[in-house]
Amino acid sequence: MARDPAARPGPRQIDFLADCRARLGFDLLANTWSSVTLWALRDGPLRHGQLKESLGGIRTKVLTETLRRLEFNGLLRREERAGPTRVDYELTDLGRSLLGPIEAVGVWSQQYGDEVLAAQDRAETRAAG
Amino acid sequence: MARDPAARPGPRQIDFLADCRARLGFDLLANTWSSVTLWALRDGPLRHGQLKESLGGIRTKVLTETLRRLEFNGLLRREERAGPTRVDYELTDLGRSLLGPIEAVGVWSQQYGDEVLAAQDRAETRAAG
DNA sequence: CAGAATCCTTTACGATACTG
DNA sequence: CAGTATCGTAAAGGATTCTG
Repeated sequence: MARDPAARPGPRQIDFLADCRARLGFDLLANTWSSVTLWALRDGPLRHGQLKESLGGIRTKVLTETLRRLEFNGLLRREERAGPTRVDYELTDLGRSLLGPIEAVGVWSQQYGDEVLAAQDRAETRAAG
Repeated sequence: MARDPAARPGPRQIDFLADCRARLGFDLLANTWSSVTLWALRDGPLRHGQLKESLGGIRTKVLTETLRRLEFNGLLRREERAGPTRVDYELTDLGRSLLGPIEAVGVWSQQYGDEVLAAQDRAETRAAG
């Protein structure tokens, strides 16, 4: 989504529904690995292999796709350093500016994650019982 | 993702990579309509038709799926009110607690959305030219 | 090491038609 | 009004193999 050039111009506060621009960030993060990948790079550049290790179960192909997409959107930079087969990925300023919102979701998850799981259990019990 | 019962127990600060629980929120929001749907309900209950109108191009089926998923995860509540074929959807406390992080992403989008679009243009120009 | 290539499965999303 | 049913497409993700 997030396409509507003729969106209403006057946002009083934040109106996601009148200003599709406000949905752009969600589109950027609306897949399994984007947020975590950005987060993994918060302390500095990492290489493909290091990222793969940090991110757990991610597959080579999926990691490459994720990195390409994040690069396309200006959130990180791919840099071939000296030495053979040595490639670093690092956040751009734009990517770094997203760490705050990402952290907000992460903090929420840690605070309320148990409640979500409990709700899921309740829903499943209700459906099964 | 976000499944790993044997995750390391000692999170110093916020370590998404050592604590998969912290990724739960991203999983909840990792689709096109979840965030916007929750946001649309911030001012109070809405009915199916009202939501559909608010959310723009969403299809009946997709809206129903989105609502079911959000309900399953305890973020909103489906309530059949008095009167025939009258159903309200309203945020739970848990769902309401997610409005903050959602807003953080929305604010970021409004601040930096243009930069993302510019980066996309640059990437496309570089690829085409 | 950093990936590209290939194949497969699942899921999301969209479009249309129909119903209690 | 609030869906359900069905069909189709596309994208995401996973698994495996191969390469400069």
